[in-house]
Amino acid sequence: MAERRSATIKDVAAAAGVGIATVSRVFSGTGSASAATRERVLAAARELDYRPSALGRGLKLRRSGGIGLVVPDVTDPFCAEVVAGVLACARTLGGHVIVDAAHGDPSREAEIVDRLVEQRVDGIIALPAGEEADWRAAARVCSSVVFADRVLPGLADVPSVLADDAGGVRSLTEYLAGLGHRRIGFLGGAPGRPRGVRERAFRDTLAQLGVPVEEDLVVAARPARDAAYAAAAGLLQRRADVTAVLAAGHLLGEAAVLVARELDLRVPADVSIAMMDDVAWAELCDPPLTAVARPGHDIGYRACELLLREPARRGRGGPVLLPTELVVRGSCGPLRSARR
Amino acid sequence: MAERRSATIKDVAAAAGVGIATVSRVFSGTGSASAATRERVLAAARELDYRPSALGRGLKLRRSGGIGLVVPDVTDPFCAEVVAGVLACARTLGGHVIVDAAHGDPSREAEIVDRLVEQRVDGIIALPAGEEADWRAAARVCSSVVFADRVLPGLADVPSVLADDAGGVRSLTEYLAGLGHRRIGFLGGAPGRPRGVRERAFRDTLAQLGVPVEEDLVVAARPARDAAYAAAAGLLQRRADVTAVLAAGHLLGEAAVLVARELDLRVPADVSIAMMDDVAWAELCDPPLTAVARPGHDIGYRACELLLREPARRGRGGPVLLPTELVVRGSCGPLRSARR
DNA sequence: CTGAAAGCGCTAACAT
DNA sequence: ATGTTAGCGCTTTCAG
Repeated sequence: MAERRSATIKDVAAAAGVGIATVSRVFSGTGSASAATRERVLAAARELDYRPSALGRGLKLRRSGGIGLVVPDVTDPFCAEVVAGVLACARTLGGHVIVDAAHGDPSREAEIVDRLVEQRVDGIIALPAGEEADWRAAARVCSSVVFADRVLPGLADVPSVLADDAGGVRSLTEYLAGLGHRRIGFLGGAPGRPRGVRERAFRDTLAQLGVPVEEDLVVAARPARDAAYAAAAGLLQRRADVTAVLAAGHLLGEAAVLVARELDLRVPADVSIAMMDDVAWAELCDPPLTAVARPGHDIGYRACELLLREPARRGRGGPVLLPTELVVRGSCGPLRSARR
Repeated sequence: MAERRSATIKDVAAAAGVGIATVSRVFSGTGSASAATRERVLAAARELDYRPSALGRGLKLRRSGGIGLVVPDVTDPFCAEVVAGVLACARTLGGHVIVDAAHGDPSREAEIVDRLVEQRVDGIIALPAGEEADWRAAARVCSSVVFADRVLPGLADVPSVLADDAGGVRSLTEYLAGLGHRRIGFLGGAPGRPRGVRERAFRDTLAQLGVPVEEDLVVAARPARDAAYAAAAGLLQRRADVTAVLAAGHLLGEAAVLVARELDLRVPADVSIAMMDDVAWAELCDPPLTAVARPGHDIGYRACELLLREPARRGRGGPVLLPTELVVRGSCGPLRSARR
């Protein structure tokens, strides 16, 4: 059983008694070929177990037919949704997807992009976390870049697909306020990060409702479990009078649930909890958590579509904004009385 | 601002006043080059913003330097862990990863593998779900295949990295039995699927413990939310006398929790629940769920290592078996009395 | 230490 | 409709 290297287009041509161009035509669908020839070619290919080399084709076409996808972390449920969306779209469009995770490290992100460029991907979809300068460079050297879920402040010209986070936070805030809550704690992302839109939406909505914003109730944490927990614990311990907590992400929500339990606070009797990101466990919690669902799958799908299918429409008219949905469950109740 | 196509090795050679072979040597690290020349080349490359084309290199080397990763579903928390592990390892080894999801569809899986072969990946890591024949063909045509987390019965010669599922189920079963439970419901995977090892471990352990196995308590479900729910509901309604449920996967565990709540069963007072897969929500549940942690990240990492780093040791001595860990929380209690 | 030259497998004119 | 040819960007002998 000889370890034969895989057959090339030349082998197939020879076996079928035709020129290599004909084989190429048959396989790329381009051009014409008589039914008879086509059959002979296909038969020869099958016989030889021939697979066209994407490397050869790519070199000639100067593009690989694949795209790069850069996320912070594939194990994050929301990121995973986005990845799934991209895969679904890429599949229908016939391209492959090179995925990598930057874990919030800008230098690592830059390195990933470098590698993707070397691979000659047709485009890059990113949930960016790194330096604007790096991405500016990437956008210049790479054929096309699309941001998903988040953007970089200084790169407004890069097309993007986002969830309407501001709208989501607004509906959550209004919901909580409508229940009578006035001292609402806000667990947000790290300062300076794009998460800023969430915090701004919180403040704005409260202002519109005529509820004064207490700076003490607005806290920020790095997007990591420990930081989220520390932030939630700090808030709930420092201000025993908060009657509701709005967590701006599922990690923060998780932290809030854990801290509330640790502090023996009943939910929602003692404190109401609501969060952004309607992840799977929201329904498994006791009580199930009220949350705002963000269309991760759609974001990924649309971003991929934007990249591969509508290079023309890209960037026209600012970011694509996808709606969120408030899912009311049992974790929020009407204001009763201060905890102490 | 002209839209210039990216610089090639030729451009760099010209700019640096050297031959293309020298540029190649400098960039691939191979061969020798005087410090001075090296500097000139690097400077020219930087000036031209040159990125070596993986396509050119790949064509010459007849391999892309990347690997393919085929999973059932990237949004599954366990799969996501495996993906993360593969990415981590591939990164240290300098290769990229093409990821795709087959969603349990054999034909789709076969198509993905076809595409990966066309991309000339250096190897494929798969959590296989499809036909043995397809994978047999893949293993033949592709340089190398490694199975992760699960195997195909007829393909024992394909190297694999697995969690010690049998051991995990055994410890869970012993734990439950040790608590006094005798009528333990088993929620397992679809019949005929590799999940069979879990069910067998359950039966064996019970037998060893001298506890009779009631067929009626062992049910199987497709790995989907609705099927899992139906199975759990069926079991708990049909047999009001089960005092404990062992869910062989996190979807099944989720279903058990939901059904128990629906049926107003208190956990663990009325029914104890334990499951395989220590996913994030296990700790958020109320009560937190006792579970067996399976090392998804390690499985991915080791599989990748096996593929890229130890082509020699592959397959030697059967599957690599990674240990699991029983994480006891509050969802299981001592046997008290029948529910009715 | 360095350059010239021969392809790797494929596509796209351009002939025929 | 089909064959011939010229590269795509790179690595790698083989000379010098």
